[in-house]
Amino acid sequence: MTNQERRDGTRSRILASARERFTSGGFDATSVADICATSGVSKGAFYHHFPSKQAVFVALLERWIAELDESVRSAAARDEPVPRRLENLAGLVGQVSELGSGQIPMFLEFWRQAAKDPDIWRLTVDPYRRFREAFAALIQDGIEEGTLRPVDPDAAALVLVSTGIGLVLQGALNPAEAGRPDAGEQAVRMLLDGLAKEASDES
Amino acid sequence: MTNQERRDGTRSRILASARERFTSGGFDATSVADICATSGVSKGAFYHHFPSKQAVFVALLERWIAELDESVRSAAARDEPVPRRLENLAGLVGQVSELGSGQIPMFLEFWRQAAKDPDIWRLTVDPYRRFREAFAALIQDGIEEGTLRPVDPDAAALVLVSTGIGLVLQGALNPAEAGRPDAGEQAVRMLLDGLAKEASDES
DNA sequence: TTCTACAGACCGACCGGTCGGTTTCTATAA
DNA sequence: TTATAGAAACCGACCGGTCGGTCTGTAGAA
Repeated sequence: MTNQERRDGTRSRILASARERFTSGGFDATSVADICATSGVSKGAFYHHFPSKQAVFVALLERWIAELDESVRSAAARDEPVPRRLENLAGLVGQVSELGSGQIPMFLEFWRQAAKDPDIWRLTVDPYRRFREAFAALIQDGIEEGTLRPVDPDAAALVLVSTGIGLVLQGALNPAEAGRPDAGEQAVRMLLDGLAKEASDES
Repeated sequence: MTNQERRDGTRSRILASARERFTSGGFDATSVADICATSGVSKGAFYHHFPSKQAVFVALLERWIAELDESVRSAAARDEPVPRRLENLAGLVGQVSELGSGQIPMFLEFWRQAAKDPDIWRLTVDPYRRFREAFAALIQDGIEEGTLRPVDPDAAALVLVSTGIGLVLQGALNPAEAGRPDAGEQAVRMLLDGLAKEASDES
């Protein structure tokens, strides 16, 4: 086994164990010794690969953001009318909830750390802003192509993203009741169709 | 000073300090010694009033839930058409974000603890279910009184609550960009009016 | 006097991180 | 092909410090 292979193997075992332990117990409650025991790696090896426990957390966060970015980009870029593209993005909610049901408490952990650590905060907020801007641009497109009403794109993007986040979190905390796989589509459809029976058009 | 007065004063000072510390640092990172120092209470007094650090957390959670319950009940009960009542409830989002901007990280903390502690989980999920059921009932009313389309009330309630949660959390994490005070109203209006320009009525 | 509310020294467990030493790989020259 | 020197990966005992919680006392209310 070459050094490179050893290195990669150890590193990814640390990352995998850390994710598992952070997810089930949280950042603070997980000790470096925990991670080492779970991954079959010595403490020395751990600190050989990462300068601190926090660095592992950051590595996990960056990977997660990269994956999410990729999913969103590929779901939003199709050459279809905007409402269809919004529905595609909505499907992502179910996908994220399902596929990574184990990593969503992690997401909560990210958020909580962001609330108190400026570095993590930047790491979290920057991609999130990109995310919201992408939605706003998409809505702007929809307005220009005539398939959406002339709403404020920023406000609409905020609402859409909020709904997505809320759905994912609810699915994570309470899978039995709130974890409908079609929740995202339902939500977008409600937003597109409106909930009121007829006109309430005056502002 | 009577014993009762002393007792109440000490207890509420502990609670206040604990909330402040949990909010800014999180549950795990806050030590009992922190809380004692901040509140000017000795460790003996702390453990005289609460059997554990977790017990303080639970007391805080229960109080928070009671307050929220009360707010929702009073906002939803007015004798008005359902869409108006939904808008009232939406106003609550801004209110919660503003008034308790300091206690929302606490809410995140509640949620994270709930994800790993079954007792906290029950405490969190039960009132939350009531909450969602209240929304569903409200929507059912709206359908019957003819002001709302015949949507699935449970799904609609899920979407509404999700949006509210998402907005509050975004406002908490990123007040500068996402913390519009009128976000809740915007969202409800979008849901009521629909976003698409015209019919996309086929399912 | 008796009891409640509090005070604060103390305890064992545990934690993140360090460090001196060992093993395993790899490049190079004989 | 083999010998060797150095680098990289890894090991785990150890350290200073912190934490949640206990326990023995004391001052003032009842």
